Amino acid sequence: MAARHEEIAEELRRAIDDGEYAVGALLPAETGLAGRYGVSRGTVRQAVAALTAEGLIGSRQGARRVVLASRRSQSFEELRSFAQWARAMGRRASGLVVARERRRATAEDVARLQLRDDGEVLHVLRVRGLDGERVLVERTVYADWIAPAVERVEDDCESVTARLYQETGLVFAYGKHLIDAVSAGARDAELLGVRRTSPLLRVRRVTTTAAGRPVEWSDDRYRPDAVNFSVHNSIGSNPLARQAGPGFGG
Amino acid sequence: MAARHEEIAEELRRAIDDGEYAVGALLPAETGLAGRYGVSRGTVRQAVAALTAEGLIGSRQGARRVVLASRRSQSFEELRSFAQWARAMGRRASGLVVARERRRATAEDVARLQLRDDGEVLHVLRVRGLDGERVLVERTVYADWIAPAVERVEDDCESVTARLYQETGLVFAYGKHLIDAVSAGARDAELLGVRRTSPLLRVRRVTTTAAGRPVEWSDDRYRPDAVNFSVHNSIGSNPLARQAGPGFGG
DNA sequence: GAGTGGTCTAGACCACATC
DNA sequence: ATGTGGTCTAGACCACTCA
Repeated sequence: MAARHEEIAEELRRAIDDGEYAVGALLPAETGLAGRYGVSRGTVRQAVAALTAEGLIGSRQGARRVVLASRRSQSFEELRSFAQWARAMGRRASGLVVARERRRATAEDVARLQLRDDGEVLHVLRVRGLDGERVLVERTVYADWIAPAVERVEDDCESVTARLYQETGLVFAYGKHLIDAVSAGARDAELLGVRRTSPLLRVRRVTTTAAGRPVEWSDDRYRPDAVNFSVHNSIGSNPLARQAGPGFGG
Repeated sequence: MAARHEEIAEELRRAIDDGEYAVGALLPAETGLAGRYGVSRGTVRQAVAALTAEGLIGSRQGARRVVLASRRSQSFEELRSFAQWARAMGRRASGLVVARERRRATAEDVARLQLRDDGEVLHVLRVRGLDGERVLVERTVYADWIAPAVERVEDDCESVTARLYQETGLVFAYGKHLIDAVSAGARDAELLGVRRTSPLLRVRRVTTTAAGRPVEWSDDRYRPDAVNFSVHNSIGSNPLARQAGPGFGG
């Protein structure tokens, strides 16, 4: 059972999506919402804080809250899992392992995955598609302790996330994403069916468990005509940070 | 005077940056922090909620909060203003207007800037540099009501944001950012000093006032070797959304 | 000046993690 | 069993917006 404040947040998102509160319109006052849902003002504030963080609504002291956007941001699971994202959009995800091998962990691997020693890591190169069209090349490095479970996953598995959860109960909880652009290399071009040197949107990411333990890091290259990313910002919440120079070290 | 919960959040960020709480370490319990700072538990929760939203710490019911990262995300002003961002990094920003002209608003402009009629908008093409190196081409369209103030800004103004604030009191409050990659066109290549067709990181954004009124929209193209973007995500907060296909309409 | 959001308190109960 | 974070309440005061 979801918490009451989550139910209220979900209810408000739905109302905004349905145009019940149009973009630019004012939301009811906190006390009004508290009365309508039969909860205290604090609970209503928890709900609207979530929508504010998502960039859906804005607030200023003394004035009613304003609806800023109607597009609802995706759940973390949908961002983390390519397959779940595709399903949520009503499209079919595919995936194919092109290469998979164990290698000695480099100093970089040890740092990013917070490994104790310089043992082995598992490298996996995957191509992923949307409705049969290839859109993403994924180069992932898994920590040693999860590698055996990853090796048991079939090569054409649609959702590695779902598989790992079934197998090990592992839940991905946090992620850091670093975004830039690169030229398609020979391998990228071949795997994605684009010309060499055509621009690709690159996302380098680290995913960790709820306890903060790194599970994997990955270099993902998207066809920019097929996929892009969006972020909402406000004075109160600013998830997007600009960085100068090569910056995957932090 | 900042609110007490903001002071506490700032204090905790500093402590994390200074390594007082290392990455992977546990934060003190809420009741402990409440006692130390002489506030109620609710106030402490407001403070740690901010750090959680920034991706600095993670939490799980029943367990102490974990420090996930030490890099603090930038303020909204630093994202919004190229000049303020550069200054915060100890680098020098420059800017130069290459072209500026009024044009009839297209249907696209009317939609994005929520204009009433199809009057005029102001197009500005700027090149921006870091320490003298050109890193960004900005193509901005300003709403008619702000255009006069923008036209009064000098061509080599370092911070347009600061200028507009001085002139009009205008504060940028919200932004939506859409990120993908493009090939450098002839104009881009010339202005940035890169080869034609080299990959550029593109950010299309809309900025609005605190009341939700759109001020400008812009197509910014960064040299990916000079600048990139980072985002922190978690199960509880997911600012980054992946989108399929061309998607600047929402 | 009335309404609204921002802040803070003091206390309560629950679910979950850890030992 | 104990400690911890997650949730919720009821009330208070202040700062700000807007008519």
